[in-house]
Amino acid sequence: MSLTAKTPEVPASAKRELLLDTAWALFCQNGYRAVGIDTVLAKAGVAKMTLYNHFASKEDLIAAAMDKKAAEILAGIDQTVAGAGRSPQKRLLAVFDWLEAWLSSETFTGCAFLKAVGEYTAGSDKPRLAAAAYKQALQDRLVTLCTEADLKAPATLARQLMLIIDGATIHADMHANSAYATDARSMAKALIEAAAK
Amino acid sequence: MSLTAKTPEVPASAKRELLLDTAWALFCQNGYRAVGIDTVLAKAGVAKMTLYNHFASKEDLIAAAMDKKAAEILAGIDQTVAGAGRSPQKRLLAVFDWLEAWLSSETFTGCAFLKAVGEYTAGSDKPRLAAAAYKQALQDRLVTLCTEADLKAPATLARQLMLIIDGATIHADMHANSAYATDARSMAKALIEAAAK
DNA sequence: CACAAAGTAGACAGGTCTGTATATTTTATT
DNA sequence: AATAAAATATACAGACCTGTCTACTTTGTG
Repeated sequence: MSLTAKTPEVPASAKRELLLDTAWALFCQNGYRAVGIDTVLAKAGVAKMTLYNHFASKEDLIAAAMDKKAAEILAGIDQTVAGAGRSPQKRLLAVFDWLEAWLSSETFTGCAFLKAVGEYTAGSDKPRLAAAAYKQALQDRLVTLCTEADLKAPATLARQLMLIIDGATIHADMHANSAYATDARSMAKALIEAAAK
Repeated sequence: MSLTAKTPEVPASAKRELLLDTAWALFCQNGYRAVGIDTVLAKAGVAKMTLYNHFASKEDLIAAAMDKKAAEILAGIDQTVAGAGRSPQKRLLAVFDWLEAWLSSETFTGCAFLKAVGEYTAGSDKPRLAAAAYKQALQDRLVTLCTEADLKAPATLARQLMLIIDGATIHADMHANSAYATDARSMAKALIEAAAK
């Protein structure tokens, strides 16, 4: 899967990466359909033909930006987990430290993956597929962490933790309040302790 | 608040209600910006001027549809709770029965309130305000139910249950799988039991 | 330097969107 | 039947959108 590929199929290009990052920031803030191609180009300072030389369509740009950020975010999570010491439970809870840091950050404007689910509904739309792939990759990591922590029903628990993470994310966005991360963390802690064998 | 008003400020009109219901269904399925006014009009079989005689703008139509559905949904939840017997814990869990029924229904296409949060980001946009008001009204009901069940920290628990509900809703939509309602219910049960005094 | 690749500028086609204006017809009430 | 209210049909303005085309310029590399 492209999420874990070490060597990207598409060669890196400065302008290409700039477009992906700029597009991500704008879509993240305002949603996908609300932001036009021209807005992205203006902010990036890139010509329109450069965009269409790198991407076949706006949807392709969106999906590519999502894939790139997914890889970056997952790497960040892995790093947070790796820096959380050796206790399996602490490593699992470190995901919620990462969540709290994100929801509290000044630049937080909601989860662009969740927004993609709301805006693209066909099921075969590339942004929706990219969103589902990212969330699945995160869930897979949680399954691994739950298993390593020797918890009961790791697959079920991982799904439940995903519900908590995304619920907190969308509520933090909706009410412009990062305190939901605390609720999420305490809930996760309770569930994890209850699942200890 | 208009959510609880018995007598609406705006007189009911058959065409007006038809527009609200049609708009809701289309927005719910496809998102707000993806559906044009003309699509709503065609499906409802109503002239454009009729719409603009009843609503000042598309955003006003959206917000009005959200307010109407919010009232209907909350009434449905109240009814489900009322039919759940006298045990306070069972009444609280009845909310998750309602959730499961919704997520499993053939017509489920995600939560239009959550979609509004993704598509309207200004904070002052009417659809976003309508979404926050609905979610808050639901949360208030959970606080009441938690209090009646004599649970610890009812306000915190209510927020946590909201995270679970919306997390399950968005995951059921994203992965086209209603099984997340089961995860939500078992999680809620565990939390409620842990919060019993 | 020479040459190929990458990027730029600007116009443009064809479509979509919201919202308005106008004149006519239907519906309801008295 | 008369009158007022509601709804309709249709055209249209003005803006925005994605994607294409063409000709020109910059950049990097052998």
